[in-house]
Amino acid sequence: MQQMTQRDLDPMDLRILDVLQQNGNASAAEIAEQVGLTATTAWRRISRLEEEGIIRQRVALLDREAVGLTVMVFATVRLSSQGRDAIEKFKQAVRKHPEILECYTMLGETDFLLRIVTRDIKAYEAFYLDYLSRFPGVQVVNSSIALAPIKETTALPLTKA
Amino acid sequence: MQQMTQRDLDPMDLRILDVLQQNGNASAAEIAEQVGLTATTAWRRISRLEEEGIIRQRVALLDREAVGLTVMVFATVRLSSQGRDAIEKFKQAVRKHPEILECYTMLGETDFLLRIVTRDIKAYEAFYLDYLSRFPGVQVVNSSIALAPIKETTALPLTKA
DNA sequence: GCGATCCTGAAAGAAGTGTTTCAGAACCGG
DNA sequence: CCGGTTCTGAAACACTTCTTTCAGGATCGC
Repeated sequence: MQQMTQRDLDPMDLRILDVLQQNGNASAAEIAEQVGLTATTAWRRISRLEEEGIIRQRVALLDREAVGLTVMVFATVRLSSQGRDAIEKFKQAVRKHPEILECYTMLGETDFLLRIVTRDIKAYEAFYLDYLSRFPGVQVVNSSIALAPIKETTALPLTKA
Repeated sequence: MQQMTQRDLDPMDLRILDVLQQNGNASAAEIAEQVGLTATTAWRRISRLEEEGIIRQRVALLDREAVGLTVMVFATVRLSSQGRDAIEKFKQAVRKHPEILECYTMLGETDFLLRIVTRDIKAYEAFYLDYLSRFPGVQVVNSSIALAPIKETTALPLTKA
């Protein structure tokens, strides 16, 4: 997370990143072997990618159901047409609540899209009534429950197919 | 990814998982120190959480913009009312395309929600025209572009606030 | 209250880790 | 061509890693 200069990643960098997207714990030596580099060179490239912030973070992904979070909701939010002030307060509220995993400003008929995760439907109801619907500036909320995931990955498409 | 028996995670497990959600590279010793356990015990718990599949995967998260993927779209899809056969083919098509990161069956007015990532808007247009709109059974697609992320995390809420 | 089981944690070890160093190869501008 | 810079990769390093072992403590059923 250092420089914002848009560097061009060569195909080798992309292959390294692709390995790391699948296995965040892969060691330099392991990656070197998979992409066909020497261990030192691979290591140097990896640290560079880290320094530049192209590799943002390494995380463990958990099984949502296994930790008891059975409900996942996508909610669209429309704010009432007020000053920018309300928007900033809305964002702060969003960031404060851990059950909101993601929130994006949207282009189109709705202002925001949120991905929310809770223990069960009762918990979502409570979250909706007590918090979300009362967030600063909120006018309309439209909640849709996500059922079975058909696909669910964090790996970005890096191969220029 | 071994047993599906819903085990009860005690507070200590949750704290371990929380550390790993933030830093997927944390070693057993490091975690032990952070949660207040002995290294051996922490290690044993971590391997158990891995065996049980509660820790699904360790990955590196990349900076989407930095790798040149500037466009992110949420698309809702409605299938034409056909047999289950079309649905299965639709799912296969979804899984085959790396620009689709996520896809969920939805409860409500739309059948599926997809998160799609592409190099630029032209690339999305191409993907939409050449593939998505032609996926088996697709009747209506509604694409909304996501702008600035207000919040973006993979960390599930584990503390029972 | 006792035996058997389970859980704990210190110690030990081999294997692997990231990182630096250094000599040589490759490359480039002029 | 030739001087200087950059890139490469083997070797070495100290350190950390995961993992097993083992003895002692705790726990449980009966």
